Amino acid sequence: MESIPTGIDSIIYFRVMSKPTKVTIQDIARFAGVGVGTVSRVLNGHPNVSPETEANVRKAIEALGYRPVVAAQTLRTRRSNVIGFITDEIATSPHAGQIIRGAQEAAWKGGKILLLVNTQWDPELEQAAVETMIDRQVDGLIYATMYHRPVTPPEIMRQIPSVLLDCFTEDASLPSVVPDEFNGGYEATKLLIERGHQRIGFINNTDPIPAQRLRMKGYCAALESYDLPFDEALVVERKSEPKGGYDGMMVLLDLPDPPSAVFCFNDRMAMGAYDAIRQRGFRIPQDIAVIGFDNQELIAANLYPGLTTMQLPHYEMGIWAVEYLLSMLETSEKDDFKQECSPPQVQLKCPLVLRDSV
Amino acid sequence: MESIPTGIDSIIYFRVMSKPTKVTIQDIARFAGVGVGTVSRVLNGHPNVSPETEANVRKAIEALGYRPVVAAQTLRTRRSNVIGFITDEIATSPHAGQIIRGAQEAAWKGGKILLLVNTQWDPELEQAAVETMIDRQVDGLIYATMYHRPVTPPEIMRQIPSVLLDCFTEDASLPSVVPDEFNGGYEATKLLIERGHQRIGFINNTDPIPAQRLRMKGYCAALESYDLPFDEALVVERKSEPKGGYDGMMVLLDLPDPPSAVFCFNDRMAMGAYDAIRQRGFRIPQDIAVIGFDNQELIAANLYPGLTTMQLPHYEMGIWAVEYLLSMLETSEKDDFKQECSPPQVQLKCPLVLRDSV
DNA sequence: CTGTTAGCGCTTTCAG
DNA sequence: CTGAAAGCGCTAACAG
Repeated sequence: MESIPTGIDSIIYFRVMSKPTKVTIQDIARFAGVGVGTVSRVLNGHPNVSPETEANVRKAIEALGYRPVVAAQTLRTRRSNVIGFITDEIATSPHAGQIIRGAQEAAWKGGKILLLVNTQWDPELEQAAVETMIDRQVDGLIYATMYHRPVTPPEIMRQIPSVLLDCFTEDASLPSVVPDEFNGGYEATKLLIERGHQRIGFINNTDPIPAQRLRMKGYCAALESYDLPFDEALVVERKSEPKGGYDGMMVLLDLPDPPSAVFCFNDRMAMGAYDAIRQRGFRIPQDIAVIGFDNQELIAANLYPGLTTMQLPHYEMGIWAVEYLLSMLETSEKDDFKQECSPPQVQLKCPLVLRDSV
Repeated sequence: MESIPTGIDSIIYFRVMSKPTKVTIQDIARFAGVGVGTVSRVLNGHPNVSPETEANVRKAIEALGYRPVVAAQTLRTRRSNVIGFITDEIATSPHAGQIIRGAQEAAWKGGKILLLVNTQWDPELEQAAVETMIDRQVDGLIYATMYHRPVTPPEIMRQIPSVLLDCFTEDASLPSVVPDEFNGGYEATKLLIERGHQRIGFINNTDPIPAQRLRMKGYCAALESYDLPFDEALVVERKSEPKGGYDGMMVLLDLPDPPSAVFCFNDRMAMGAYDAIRQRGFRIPQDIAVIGFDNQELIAANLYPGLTTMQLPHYEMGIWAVEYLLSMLETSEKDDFKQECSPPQVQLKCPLVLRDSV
């Protein structure tokens, strides 16, 4: 019986579905018997409202189902509560999701929302994206890259509070957050040393990017901390892909005195190293220990044995970038947006992910 | 010499850096000696403007560096040129990037921009996200999931044009776009058959999701098309991970009459199947051919030999969803947003990616 | 073809 | 503590 629509049901249905005419601040002012100013005040949590007036207003808001029109607020206050998020490339790396998730969560917590543009390495699009966002009066901008590198973002970005994510300008003129590659290289090597290895190979990348240089430095620093000699024969550079890892490992294995452990620039190279080690009939980790970098779950967790690796702090960088931006916004409320001291250049630690390859 | 700042340079520098006072439509009207209405008309490409007036106005716009205040436009027109993009989960899958890239590119082409919220499976957040977006007067909504599945999105979504991406409602009441799993299963199996295989194994997933059921149907349909018998011993179900693929493959290999080719539910399972095949001393593809699904580059391209697989059309679905939304918006300009016929439930083909495992 | 005018819904003085 | 009034910048009638 209850599924047969009655006339009343139909009417209700109709009312629910018909486009609700927008209820404004005026409506609730009238309903509550106060002025619009007062309504605005309770909406914005201003102090000077008597408790009972406030209660009345809130009741009216509830009763009429009031929802603010954000465009009107933005027009009036020049603040949109939107953060512009610009990425150079979003598709190829699974890390993009972590960065965005971190940024989005922090933004939501701060009452902001992300406006996203992916520029696919196109400088013109990048410029246009920033302009569009400024036109929309975003409160601030995040400029994110998919791997750690120096950048020269559009000058126009400097007009509003901005932070760089996973990248930096050479002159450190914009706040930035990147992974601590040096420490990552150091910790990776240190783990190997502490597990008793004395001869440790390093299969590095050939691309002249910060990660390449800094992880190498970390490797060297760790050796030095433990008074282990640096042997340049133990360091090989190859393309950062499985094939490179394979080739590099083969070279190390062919050494008169091969290493008992190897630090690979990233998990993909480690994947190739696995193949080389197996092919030569060695076992991981008993004969050769392997540590990677990046913690690409798809690879690291699925390799056998599971790959021990250093994790890039993408999620954390996303959070940091937004939170720092939020803090800039707060201070600029009063000080009319000016950079007091030099912008922070933050490095976030890469946590160790222990699996079974060391 | 040229690096020593002169007085003039300083002044220019100062003028460039000082916050430019906003130039409005009024300013350019005055500058061009016309009324604001006229300026608005040329801005919006209205027909009734004489060429020379238009030229003057454009000159003024150029000269004063006019940029519209989007909030004012939105307030007036009730259209924000923003598309709300809601995802259930953005971080775990590399596919997310492709979906977003497709959506974002299509949106940009249509003069729209994406407002992103990732809800991490939280229904409350989901509801709040939709409300926020409606408050911001988004033109429409995309609701995207990271794997193909049925959903029950917040009712409130129906108030504005919305499309489902990689998901659908059971009652087909919202437009949706998903991968054509059936065809994918069919084509995968067909490839194996055409390469001369008669006994073809299928290592399926155990999760009762559309992909599981439909790829199976495709597998059966292909066998039938080629008059090959269906042997239920050749179909095994396991968890959709490398271990599951490994176990499933072992079962098939232990059959009295094992298959000469195997279709794996996804690339991760294929990865496990590779191990099993190798462990038994068989070669891929000479002894056993393998085809996967998903085309997870990180796995498929890096396995040896490269894994032939069916690609999920994430990028294309992103584009389709936005383009369809855009077309809805156009028609609703006139017809005051109502669904004339039943909303389309589109399936996009999964292209074959040939590598070396078949 | 074009200028003028009236708001869109909200915040914020400014007087009480 | 509260109401009234003045716009934020833009678009869309409405008269010319």
